[in-house]
Amino acid sequence: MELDLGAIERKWREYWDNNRVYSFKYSSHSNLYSIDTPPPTVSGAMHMGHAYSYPHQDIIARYKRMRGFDVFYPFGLDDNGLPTERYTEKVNGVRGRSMPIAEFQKLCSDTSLKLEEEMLESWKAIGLSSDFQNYYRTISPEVMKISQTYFLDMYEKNMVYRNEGTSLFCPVCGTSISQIDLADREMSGNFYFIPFSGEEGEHVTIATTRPEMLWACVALFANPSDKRYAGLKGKKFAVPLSGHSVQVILDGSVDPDKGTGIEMVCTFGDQNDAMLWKKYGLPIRAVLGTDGRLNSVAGPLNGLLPQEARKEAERLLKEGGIVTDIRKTQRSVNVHERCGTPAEITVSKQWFVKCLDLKPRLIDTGRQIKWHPDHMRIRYENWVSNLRWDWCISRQRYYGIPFPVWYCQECGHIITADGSSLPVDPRITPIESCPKCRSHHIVPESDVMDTWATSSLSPVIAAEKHGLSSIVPPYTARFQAHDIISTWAFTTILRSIIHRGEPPWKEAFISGNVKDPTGSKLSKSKGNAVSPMDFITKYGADAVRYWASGAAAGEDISISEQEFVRGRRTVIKLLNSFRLLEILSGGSQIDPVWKAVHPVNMWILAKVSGIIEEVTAFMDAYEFSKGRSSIDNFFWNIFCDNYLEIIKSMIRIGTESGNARMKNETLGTAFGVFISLIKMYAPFLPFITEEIYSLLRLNEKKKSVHLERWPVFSFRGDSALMSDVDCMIEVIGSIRALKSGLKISMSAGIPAIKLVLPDCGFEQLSPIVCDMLRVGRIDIENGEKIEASLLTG
RNA sequence: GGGCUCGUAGUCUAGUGGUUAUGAUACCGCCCUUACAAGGCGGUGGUCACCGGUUCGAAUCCGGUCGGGCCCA
Repeated sequence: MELDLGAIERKWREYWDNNRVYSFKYSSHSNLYSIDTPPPTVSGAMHMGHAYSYPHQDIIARYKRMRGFDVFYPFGLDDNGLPTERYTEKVNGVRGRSMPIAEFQKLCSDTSLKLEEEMLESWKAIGLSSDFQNYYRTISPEVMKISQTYFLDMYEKNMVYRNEGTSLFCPVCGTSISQIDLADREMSGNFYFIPFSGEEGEHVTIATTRPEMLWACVALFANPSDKRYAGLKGKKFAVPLSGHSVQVILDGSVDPDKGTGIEMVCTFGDQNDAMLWKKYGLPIRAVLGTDGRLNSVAGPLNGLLPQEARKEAERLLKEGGIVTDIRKTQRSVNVHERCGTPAEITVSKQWFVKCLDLKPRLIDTGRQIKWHPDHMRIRYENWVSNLRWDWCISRQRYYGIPFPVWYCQECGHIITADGSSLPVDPRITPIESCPKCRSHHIVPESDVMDTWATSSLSPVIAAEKHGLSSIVPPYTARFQAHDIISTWAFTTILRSIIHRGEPPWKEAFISGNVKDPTGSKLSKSKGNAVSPMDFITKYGADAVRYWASGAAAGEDISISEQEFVRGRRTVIKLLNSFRLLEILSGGSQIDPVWKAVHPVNMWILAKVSGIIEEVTAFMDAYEFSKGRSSIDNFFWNIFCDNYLEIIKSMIRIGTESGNARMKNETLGTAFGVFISLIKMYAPFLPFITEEIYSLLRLNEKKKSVHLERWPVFSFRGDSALMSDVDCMIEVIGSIRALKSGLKISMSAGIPAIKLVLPDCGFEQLSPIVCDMLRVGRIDIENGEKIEASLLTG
């Protein structure tokens, strides 16, 4: 039998699209379940992390939809900013800074549009029930308008400011960056021991990893309690190679045990330098230019990149016999997350969003959100507590959302765009004159905004796109992975506090990471990255979702083929169990029966009722992995292995004995239970359940199983009868074990069996078991433990 | 170095104080039972990371150690 799962999935994908099965309809606020979804960055194809976390949100979305909620489940693509630029540069082998801006912007747009088509297909292939008809793009004019509007809102609220000060800078990307763009990387380097000579003949030796910063040295620092150096306070020392003179300052923050206990502070070697520089109002000796290279202040290092400059400084130190020791060292360095280049600190004019002042509110707002799991909130709080900079949002790049701002050259006034004129690109649209001093010397802001400055607005962007801005935010829930707590979750909460003064969502569901089979993080550089599309092709999207639904909120998951295998088997078995029901019913329409007389039917109804209640409780608590596992257990072990096997005999007996009532009740019960199963599996396995639903003969049918109502059914059953059937199941097990032990087929006949049985009402069910397992006669003996044996003689 | 988190058969996993530790996968044996061999039945396989404590009783609670992962210095 040929089974083309790929074709089935494609068919329903198109059907859902064409029939707008998931288009959002709003009825009332109390009925709304809204999801703030992550717009994937347009800088590569779908990866395993996506294939893991997106099904999580979709499973809940589908479940809530079946529970009768109006589920607002938007989709967007984050296609502006540096990630898109770098992708464009990589794909086309170009450098943005060496092209005319307009040409590069066009190339970015063309390149990302092409990738976006592919991305949309992938996200649909995994079976997302987002409203794709209305997806947004963060580079689009409508989003640009929103982003600029909210920038102006921050400006009016005095929550964003332009300031000349220290900021993080990436020499390779040639732009300022922010703390959220940093990643840590272990790097090996050298510790250089360099002696400084004092004016009065003293000598001290500092240890540094950055000898190229000697020219930027503005002071020497030691701890006031350090007897070696305390007496040197205020003394002047000459900086080797550079020759300029610096003073010794004492500060309690210096660790006497680090290096030689006395350190040089440069503008700027690291964040500590920046802190001490600010604290003591030290002069600035900027050695790094905006082109990412060292400048003339660095003398012989002029024109070199920081890495090259370090080598050259080392050569000069050795050549001059200055350096006294060089030791290998391993240290963690802040690098720019997008390109891996060590971040530098420079002084320049940038736009900053206030967040340091908001720390208490950020933490408090985080606590108003229910996090799944709760410990992810602690990560968020750690991040907020460790913030050291306001959020720099200006980027000296090209393909991003421009600031709606001009500057008057005469009076320094910052001219902001009128809200009605947005979106605006000040680089293209000029301003006639300064509204303050009437000067015509106006220059536009040429920087663009950080991409997070826009994606942090995803709740308002999605709402406006669907005309819902009066209804959401706040959203019911945010779904995202834990690696972007410090970026997307943080910036979204920050913006929500600034613009709305409330949390952006009531709940946050945080997915874990995907690891390779050995437990390592997946990454392109490790070469262990695999494409989810390969698994979708091989096992089907339902199977990939099955794998993804196997772990709870916050838990990491390994890629394990066995879970895909199990998922696909479940898909196939669902289809086959439907086929059996078709055969048993002779292809005629069967109306579900929810009230049974026969003990076996009552039993399965009671079982399914219990499972429905259990699964519903799990789903309501976002514990879909436990919910799925309950459904699995019921479907495989109770429904297929036992109930379906039993009813084959019941229907045969019903037919032969002319007991149409029992036969119809049995078929009706089986269909009712099966339909409940299909509905419960629908959020997990949307494709195969839709396929089966479409084949079911029902009186009333929606256009999709995903628009059906989640099963609600409560039935306990008569406890004596229930235990009789439980007993029957055990008897079946023991007879199967007996046959297995005798190495004979389950269909091979056995004339007579002796059955040891505790007191239970098994006898009325015994004809079914005899028919089912081809046993001629069962002789029952009373005993404690159920046991079947061959009756000889 | 700090924070968070995890450690249960070869692999993945359930199990937050109480019989003999759940299930899957892999493996072995039997069975082509007329929905499904992509199946069914049966079976092998675990000092619950380690040490100590609390308790009548610990995989579970507490403390420590070791190891993995993530985040941040």
